[in-house]
Amino acid sequence: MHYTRDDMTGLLRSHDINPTHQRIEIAHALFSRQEHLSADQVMGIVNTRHSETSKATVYNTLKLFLEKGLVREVIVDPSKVFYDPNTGPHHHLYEVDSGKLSDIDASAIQISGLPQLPEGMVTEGIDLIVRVRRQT
Amino acid sequence: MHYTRDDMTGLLRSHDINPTHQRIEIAHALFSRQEHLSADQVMGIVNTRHSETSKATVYNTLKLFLEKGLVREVIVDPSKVFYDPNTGPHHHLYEVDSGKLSDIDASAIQISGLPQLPEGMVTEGIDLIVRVRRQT
DNA sequence: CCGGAAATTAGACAAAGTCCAGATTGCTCT
DNA sequence: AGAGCAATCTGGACTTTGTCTAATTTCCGG
Repeated sequence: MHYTRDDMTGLLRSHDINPTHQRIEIAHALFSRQEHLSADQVMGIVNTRHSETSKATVYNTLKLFLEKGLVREVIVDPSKVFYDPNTGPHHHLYEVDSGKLSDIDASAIQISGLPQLPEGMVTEGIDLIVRVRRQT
Repeated sequence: MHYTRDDMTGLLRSHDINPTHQRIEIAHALFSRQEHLSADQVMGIVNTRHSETSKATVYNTLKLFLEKGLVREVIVDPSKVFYDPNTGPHHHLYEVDSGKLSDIDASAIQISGLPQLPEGMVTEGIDLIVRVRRQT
């Protein structure tokens, strides 16, 4: 699939987000390559030629996307958060040495035996992370 | 179970760790309360009365414990790493709003359908995190 | 008691992320 | 077009977690 910046406008609107120039660029960075990016990487991509978007805006925008359900947060590395444009049900494979993060489709996976939740609690999400490393 | 500082000495020795004063204190902090603590919290506990252990030592020691398999690292919060004295097979329940982290025994849980690993890779661990929040 | 290895320390540093007050943008209404 | 207003964006200072280093202290075997 090939996403244009115009596609982003529609995508943002459909998620109730005012499509500003910066937001379109950030969304495009995430959705055009289907990768997991950190805030830093997003900033790097968006500001390749000349500086266009401030650090504060990148962080604010990613947080906004998260709230609006446009992206997902992936916490696997103690030092930085990754943002995932794939919001469908899936899990993650993390290569510890290289830091490479890839998706595992959830449809094949079954998790059973989860305990009852504490009173008045709702599940926000179930994260399954398979940590692998190159064999020594 | 009630852990004394002397118990810690044996525990450290059995994990091939030279039991120094600071290491005993840090191990005691983790094992006497069976909780998930961040490096910061460990430092707070160890240095309650008068400052006894430096920041560098706390971080070095926790990393050492991790390498030696005495504790486990739990990455659920984007801003800090937790250390878990329970190294048996188990998963985690994370209460997003309060930051409270608790164990889920792994024996009841079944995960099936995991894909083949890439060539030459070995699993280092499988983390299952159930994120919950107080119902609104 | 001496010498060296292991461990600890204070404090400077680095990186990720937050915060804020001021500047810009883009409406809408006239 | 211009004024008014809310939403957005910005630079930069700041905070927090964690790392690094060079100097000191502790611990032991001989």
